Amino acid sequence: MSFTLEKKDIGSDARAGRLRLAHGEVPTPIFMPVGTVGTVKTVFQRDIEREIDAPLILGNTYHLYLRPGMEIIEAAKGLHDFIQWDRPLLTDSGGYQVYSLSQRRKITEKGVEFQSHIDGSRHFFSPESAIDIQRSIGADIIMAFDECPPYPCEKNYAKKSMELTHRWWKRCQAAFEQSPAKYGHQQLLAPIVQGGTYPDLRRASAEFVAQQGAEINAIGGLSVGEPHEDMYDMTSLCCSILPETSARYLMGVGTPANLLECISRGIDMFDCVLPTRNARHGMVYTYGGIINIKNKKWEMDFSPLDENSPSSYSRKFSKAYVRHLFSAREYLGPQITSVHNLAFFLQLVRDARQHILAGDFGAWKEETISSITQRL
RNA sequence: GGGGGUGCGCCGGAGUUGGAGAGCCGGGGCAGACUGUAAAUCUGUUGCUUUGAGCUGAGUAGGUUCGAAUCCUACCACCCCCA
Repeated sequence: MSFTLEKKDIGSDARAGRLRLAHGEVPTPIFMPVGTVGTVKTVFQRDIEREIDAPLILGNTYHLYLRPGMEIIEAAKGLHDFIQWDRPLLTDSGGYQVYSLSQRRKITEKGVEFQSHIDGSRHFFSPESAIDIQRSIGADIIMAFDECPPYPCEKNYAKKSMELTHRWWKRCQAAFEQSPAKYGHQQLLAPIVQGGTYPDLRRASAEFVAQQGAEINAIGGLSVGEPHEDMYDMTSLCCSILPETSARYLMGVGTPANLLECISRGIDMFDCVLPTRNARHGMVYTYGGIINIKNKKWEMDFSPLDENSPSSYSRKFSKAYVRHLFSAREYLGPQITSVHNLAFFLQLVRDARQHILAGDFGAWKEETISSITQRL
């Protein structure tokens, strides 16, 4: 259970590395598909392996706790067995739901009282319970319970929130050390840098996290609506402080261009709902640019969705057919585009890794960003 | 062949019993948004034009009236009944 730095880029802060986890190895930089409730929406586990080749996917503590609940997850002997996924898993702690369900929760020093978005019932999450639940889920990597503040955010609040996240980290760490793993494999716990878009707070938080000696350090609270430049500046700042010898995980990011920019700033791990959510809404990412497959102009285009895709579905099915599936609201449409987008994101980080190892990452990044951000 | 009924938006529905319609609801179409998933969702738009405004519009063509989607005549289309 460790992170190994394999190569540092010369012209940027990009790195190539390798995570060794209980269920396998993960080359970095890596993008992790999000599977909130025990499924990467619309995608078979088989396709995550064969068509997308993602080594690591996410689950969510808050959502899995509410449904199916820990009694069922434990009876299934953890999430790996329950969903039939034998590669590495990471669970988010529910910290993001502190942000996204802000209308339905109350934060105190002790923890967060949530009202379930499903039935309105009240539930209490603390750093200790978040760890306990994540022990029951059994992911290879588990996350600290944090508060993800909104943007914009008053500095005074951002500071108090950051300090609370730091105190909660200590409680998460203690709870983690005192609780054994439940399924015979080791888990890693990752702390999270907060601090909003305030450089001095980010610096303080990154310094705090840097001292914790974790194998993986996360950066949270970004990509919540702030300008891209702020996100990049905060990422650079955090990476300059977090230890080189640990993996750096930028939570919730991002677009393909965001990935490349943040890789060049020293990030090793990403997760984001964008490729899957946008896939369900008809947006298709390719090396040639972005396609809105619902647009009329694809109606009679019988060329493959993306002839260069790692996904066999994208090489086989035409744009006209996928557009038809979306027009008819057939489930197969979002299934094809979800596999496609994830395959593209994974190809993008594999290519980034190859160019870091080859030593020409900088030039490749610039060229790639200009082509992938075009609208087709 | 005779009798009755109904006709306006891309489609369906509501409404208009002579007094201001570019005009309600739903669907469809077209486009946009989406960043640790309350999202297979949400938003905008959907007669024409030279768009801070104007024009045309209630099956078609006439008529009555200060004023017609509404009343009258003819024709057309569709539906029902009789033969």
